[in-house]
Amino acid sequence: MGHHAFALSLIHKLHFFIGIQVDIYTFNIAINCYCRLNRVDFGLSLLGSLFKRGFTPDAFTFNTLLNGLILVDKTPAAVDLFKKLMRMREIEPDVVMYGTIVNGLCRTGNTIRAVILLRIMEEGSCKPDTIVYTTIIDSLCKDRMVDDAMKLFSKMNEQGIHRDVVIYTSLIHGLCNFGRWKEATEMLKEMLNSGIAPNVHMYNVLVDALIKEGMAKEAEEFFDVMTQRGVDPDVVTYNTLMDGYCLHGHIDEAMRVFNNMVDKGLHPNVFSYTILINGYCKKMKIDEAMHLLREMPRRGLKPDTKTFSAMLQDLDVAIHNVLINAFCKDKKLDTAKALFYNLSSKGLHPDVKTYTMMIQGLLDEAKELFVKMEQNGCLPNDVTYNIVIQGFLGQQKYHEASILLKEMIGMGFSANASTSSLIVDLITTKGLDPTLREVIKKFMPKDSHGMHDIE
DNA sequence: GTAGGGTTAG
Repeated sequence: MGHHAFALSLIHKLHFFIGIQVDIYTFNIAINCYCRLNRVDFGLSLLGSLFKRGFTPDAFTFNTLLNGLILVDKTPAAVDLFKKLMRMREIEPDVVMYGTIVNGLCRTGNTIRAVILLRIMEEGSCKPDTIVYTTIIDSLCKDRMVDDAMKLFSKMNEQGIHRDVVIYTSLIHGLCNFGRWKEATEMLKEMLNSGIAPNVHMYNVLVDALIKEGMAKEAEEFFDVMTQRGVDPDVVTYNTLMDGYCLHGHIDEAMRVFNNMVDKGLHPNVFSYTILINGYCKKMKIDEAMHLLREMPRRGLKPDTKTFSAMLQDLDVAIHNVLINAFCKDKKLDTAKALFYNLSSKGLHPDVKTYTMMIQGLLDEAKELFVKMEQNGCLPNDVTYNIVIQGFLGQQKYHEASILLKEMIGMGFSANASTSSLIVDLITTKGLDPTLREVIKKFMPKDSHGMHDIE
């Protein structure tokens, strides 16, 4: 017996044998079950059945079906059905129906159309609520239009529409994704001040932002903060932390977090394994990756296509990195460059190691060129010096940078604004690294007040 | 008693 027939026979039995009143609620719940299982097709058959039984579908029925269509990427069909319902005027579209369509449009890359629908709502009698605004604000952030999202957010406030933890999560996530930490922090403060408590979703966004930014210690601290405030870290929290560690090449730390999670009695999911397998593949540790892959079925998990394609991709990039590194060291930069472009022609993404090696290689080439220009009687000017110094600073080659700084100052040139701000950045982020101290001494005027703090 | 929004792999 198919699912559909089973549902119908169940409804039949409920009605005749158990004596439960079968009504439109029963059908709506059954339709929703199908839709959540990505089987809107069965849901639509039930719509036919309920008609035959003399029931009239209501707003719940249609909203559930519209959402079911969107869940299986049939948003155009959902929009058609929505338009048909509007034309028939049997069912007055409510805020949930608008919200569902807005979500469908956003999920299919039509945020602009969703915004148009929002305008229609604002002018009509069915006013948008927090959920409609959240859907659009989240989508704007994901489409890199964070400023528009912020504008919409303040407009909501003017209209007195209440804000909840979900809308703050969307905005803070968007702000963090674009490095707008200050605004994100302000948002968080604003939320806490208005008495809204962060939940596990919000904490996960914050942990993600911190660990990706290299602030592992602070991210870990959130585990304690969460627990103290009665919000238990979940699998996503652990996965987020693991992913962050892998991103920075700290696979051992990621494994430690994984073991902590298991000790806490939480069940790792396919994400957990894919993150770790990726981490090992990026380091070309195939044995460890395979070991984890074989462990999955024992936990009742099935690797999906993403697990495998990520593995292949990581290994491919790792192999390219090994070759690029070798050719850079041999000063075969043309070959290294060819390999670098080969990555993108294969649809692969160079990682931070690839870029660092290429920049390093090009910088070495630049250094040679720098020496060569002087030998050929063409003296570098302030622009040349500044660019090369910035390159060395970026490569954390503070010794070379300080030599050139001294040379440049001796020639009567000075550090330009971007070199200065780079040095200031380094001081604020790195503190007073002993090798960096050397640069600062060259950079700072002898009688500067700041020197007292440094010495 | 039933419907719509936010988090982690690529």
